[in-house]
Amino acid sequence: MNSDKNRFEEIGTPDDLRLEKFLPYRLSVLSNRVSNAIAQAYGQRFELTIPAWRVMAILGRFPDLSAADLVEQTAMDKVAISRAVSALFRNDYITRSEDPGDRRRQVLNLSPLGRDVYERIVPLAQQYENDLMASLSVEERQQLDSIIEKLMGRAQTWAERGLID
Amino acid sequence: MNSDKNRFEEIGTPDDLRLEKFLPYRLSVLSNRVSNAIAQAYGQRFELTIPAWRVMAILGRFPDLSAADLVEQTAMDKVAISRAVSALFRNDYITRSEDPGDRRRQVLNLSPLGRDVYERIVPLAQQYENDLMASLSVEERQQLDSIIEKLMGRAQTWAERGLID
DNA sequence: CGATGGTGGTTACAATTGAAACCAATGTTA
DNA sequence: TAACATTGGTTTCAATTGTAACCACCATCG
Repeated sequence: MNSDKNRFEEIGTPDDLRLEKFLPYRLSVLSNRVSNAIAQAYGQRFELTIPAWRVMAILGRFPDLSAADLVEQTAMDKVAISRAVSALFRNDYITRSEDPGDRRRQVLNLSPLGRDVYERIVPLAQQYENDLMASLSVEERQQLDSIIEKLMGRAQTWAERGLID
Repeated sequence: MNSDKNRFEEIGTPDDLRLEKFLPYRLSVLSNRVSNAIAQAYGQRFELTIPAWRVMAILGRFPDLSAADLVEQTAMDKVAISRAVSALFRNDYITRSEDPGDRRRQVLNLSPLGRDVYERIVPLAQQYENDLMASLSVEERQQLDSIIEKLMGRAQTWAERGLID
């Protein structure tokens, strides 16, 4: 984009921090790029936000869940789920029915319309993922899988046991 | 946490989408966990948001940049930079001086206080990164590096050339 | 010059998000 | 069964973020 690479003069000490090499930063940029592209695809075609789509993705596989179950499955928080569920309900993508055993709880399911949309989104989602994965070799895909698990585990313990120091 | 793994009954067709295996989802969860932990660490100690910290990280290495230069270096947008810069200026972490050659432009630098904070944050940031990286082998770190580059490239083209289809 | 278009940066406003308070129903204890 | 704590879910309010409009300055071209 710009051939004048030395416009910026670097100073700084040996143990300086190179943002462009800093893993948390890179993860954030990558994740945002990917999510934004996909959010746009879903949003354009089906009036769906990412949280709403996640809820549908879970309900498509696991019927009869409550909002609390969704929280457990998605790593999203209560409020986000509640809002996504309301929006989906407004669009007639899901049904809410009362749990006779516990009148606080509502049992959620895809409606026929919702299932229809679900079945059209799944291939779209897979297409995006395939397109991403196509830039990696088979070994790299496995590597990535296991690396993500490890990093996730480490970051998880940060959240649980408080931060370093 | 919960030994009753079969509370949820999976239905679904062969080519169903498993959210927990879906790369965009996993990236997003991972990135959020990492960022949140770090944001909290910075925020607690130095009243710094992530965007503000990014600006400092760049200015620490490259003095005399303008806001536009920061946009170029950080992949953040104009407005985010503008806000981060204002906040940093309010806290006396950076200085703004007028560019005599172009009176729209302001030349930014860390103040002595800012540099002081910068020098205390860099090790903290590195500590987080090291802690993450410690869960990976040396080969895995290289693999991750190159995988991220590839994925980034792919996602980049989505943004540039419009979406798939 | 004077008009026109581009650039650096900020402001305004709407949409999204998060934290905490909240309500209703259930469970628990005495 | 009265009191209290817990759980499912929603609402409220403030903080964060994104988009577009905007102002001031600079550059170009007639």
